[in-house]
Amino acid sequence: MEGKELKYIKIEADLKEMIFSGKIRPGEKIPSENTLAAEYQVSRQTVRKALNELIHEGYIYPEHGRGTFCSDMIRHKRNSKNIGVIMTYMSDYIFPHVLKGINSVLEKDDYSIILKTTNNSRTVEVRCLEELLKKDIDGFIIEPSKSHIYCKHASLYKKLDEYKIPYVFIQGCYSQMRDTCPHVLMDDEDGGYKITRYLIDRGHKKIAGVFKSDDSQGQNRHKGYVRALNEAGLNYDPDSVIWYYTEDRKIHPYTSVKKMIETHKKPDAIVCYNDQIALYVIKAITDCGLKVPDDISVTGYDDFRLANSFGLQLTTIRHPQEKLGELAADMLIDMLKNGNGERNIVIHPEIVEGNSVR
Amino acid sequence: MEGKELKYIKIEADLKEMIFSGKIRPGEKIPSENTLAAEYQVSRQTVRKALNELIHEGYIYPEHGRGTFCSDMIRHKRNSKNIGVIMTYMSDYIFPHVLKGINSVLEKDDYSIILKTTNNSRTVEVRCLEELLKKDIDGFIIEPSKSHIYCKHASLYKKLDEYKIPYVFIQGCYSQMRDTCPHVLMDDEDGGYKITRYLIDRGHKKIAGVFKSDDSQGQNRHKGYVRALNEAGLNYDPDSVIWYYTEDRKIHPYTSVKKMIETHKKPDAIVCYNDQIALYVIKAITDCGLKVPDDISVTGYDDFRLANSFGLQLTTIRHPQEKLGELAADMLIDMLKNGNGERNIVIHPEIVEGNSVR
DNA sequence: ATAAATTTGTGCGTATGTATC
DNA sequence: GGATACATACGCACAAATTTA
Repeated sequence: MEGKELKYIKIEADLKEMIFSGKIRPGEKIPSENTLAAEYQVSRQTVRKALNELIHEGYIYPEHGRGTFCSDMIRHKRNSKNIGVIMTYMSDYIFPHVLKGINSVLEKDDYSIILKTTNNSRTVEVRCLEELLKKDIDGFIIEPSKSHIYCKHASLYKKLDEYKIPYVFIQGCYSQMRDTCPHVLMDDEDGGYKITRYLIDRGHKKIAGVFKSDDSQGQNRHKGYVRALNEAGLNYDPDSVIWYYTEDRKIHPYTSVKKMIETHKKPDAIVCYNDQIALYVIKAITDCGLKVPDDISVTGYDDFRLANSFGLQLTTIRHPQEKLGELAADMLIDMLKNGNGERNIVIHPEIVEGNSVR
Repeated sequence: MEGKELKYIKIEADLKEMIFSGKIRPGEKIPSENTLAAEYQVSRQTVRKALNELIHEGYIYPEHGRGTFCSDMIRHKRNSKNIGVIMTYMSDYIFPHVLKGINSVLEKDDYSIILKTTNNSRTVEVRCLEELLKKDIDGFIIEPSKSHIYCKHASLYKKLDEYKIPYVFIQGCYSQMRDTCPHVLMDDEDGGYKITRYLIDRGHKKIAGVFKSDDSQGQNRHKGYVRALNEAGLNYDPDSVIWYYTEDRKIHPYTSVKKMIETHKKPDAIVCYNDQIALYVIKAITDCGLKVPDDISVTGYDDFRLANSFGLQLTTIRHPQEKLGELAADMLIDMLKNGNGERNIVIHPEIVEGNSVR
């Protein structure tokens, strides 16, 4: 029976219909309580009952003294207070610090992190996304895996766009999405350039490099390294660059540097992909009976400060670490509150001077 | 002013408290709207407003004509494939490795981690638990905060028992629950004993100690240290033990060790709470112009291997780290599959010999 | 089996407070 | 200051479901 329809249910359904059909658009003000009460010939309490349901379901939100507004995200599950965080690693190096930064911002707004790691594997990234899409999640922070390769699973990100679930890339970004997707990252090419330039300015001529080959950061830092050499008129010798993979990192750089030194191709300086690798390189140099920086200068990247306690302080590039995580989380929360939109932060690298350069 | 407190908020909070404290148990009927209205001297509408919030949050559910009842969450929240992990820290020291171990096991069964950290604060632990109890979570792995103090929020854990949500303690365990709650931890007293004994066996007489005062691990390692000294007939001098708190850890141990050395109370050896603190201690010794182990032996705990690259290798106690996380996750998955039951793992500490002991 | 009592659900009207414009 | 809009709170009436006498 039509006459049996409850009044507040009718109002609720009508408003829902208007929101879905687009008659009321995200951010737009819906009619005031009194207006609706007059329109429907009901009491204001009845209108409030209807609005209350919609508020709890996340379709609209009230602002004291201003009015009631249509939510940005047309989704049921808006107050899950869960944020999906997908990172490459969990326990290594700077990653826990980035995560800590993310968490410190999110927890202030009562968000919880659902954490996934990919071990820098594309396949795992896809699986993580698919798994998390089934869950009740308000937004994502994603550190892309193997970000130097074209992203073949862009359809999953399109799905996020469709659901209006905001996401932020951190550390790296698939090149094809760099223009459209919000991201927080460093200008790695500039970093590679600056640190190489720093060595050149201090009179180093034979500058070797150790770079990671399977992420965009490694590619970009190498690019900057080459640009600095070319600009200074120094010869770029591919043989004095050591490339390594994620899986190699504990052995390959160490043995390659040793070999490089032992075969009388001793460089003046070695630019390292990051501080972690710089430690292996320093160990290789030391094990060859040479000293840093007296015989060979070494630079790092990320300012991880592993070596602080032991006298030798790496000259490196500052990595904001926690701050980077905080920025990404701030950006995501802003998107959750104020809707999607073009946003990105590129952090310009600065050199941190230590005593590992002659 | 008391009068400023909103009435429905007060009612809501009171009911929530009763639910969490266990005064109202799952399935039980809460007082009727009219009863509450009379009790609180408010209108029935006001009571309804309060109940409505709790209904939306899932704590209670109304049944027409019968009453309003406390939810038993087990019915609503199941098979979410989410595991809540509450740890003290996120980015420091061995914690990321433990977390990695947990994740590696859970992800095989398609579980996701919802991560929370407490910074070793009891208040935060309570907040985390309350927040997570609202969510859709199948089980918990918890590293208790300030586990040396009696747990005053045991009611929350009882809540978990009632809902039949399994949980496993890791690293530490509140002493009052040690007999009943599944846990995975080390025998810290034995570890403290063994490492002190190791020093005694190598002829050290004046053995100082640096211990953390605000967790059960510190208390237990200290107990073992005292037992080893007593057993060997060595004098236990409280002045040669430095206690520090979580918040102190970066300054206090360093300055105290320096002071100890400078005031002619130089010990033969220093037993440290963990490897992290051992590094500060070594720095203090070095800064006093002394050498490790020639002048003073130093031992760590946890086998964090921070110092590996630099020649000095700490003599320490092996900490399974990733393995510990894996064991806890395995135990939890077993409980999810086969029901709760008495389970616990105590890991017996082994010494890892380095070159930091003379 | 029925009526009465209890309890939640829906709805109206009014008043006062407080934030925004 | 005044108008508008949401927030809290009270009182009342009746409907619908359930329990109890």
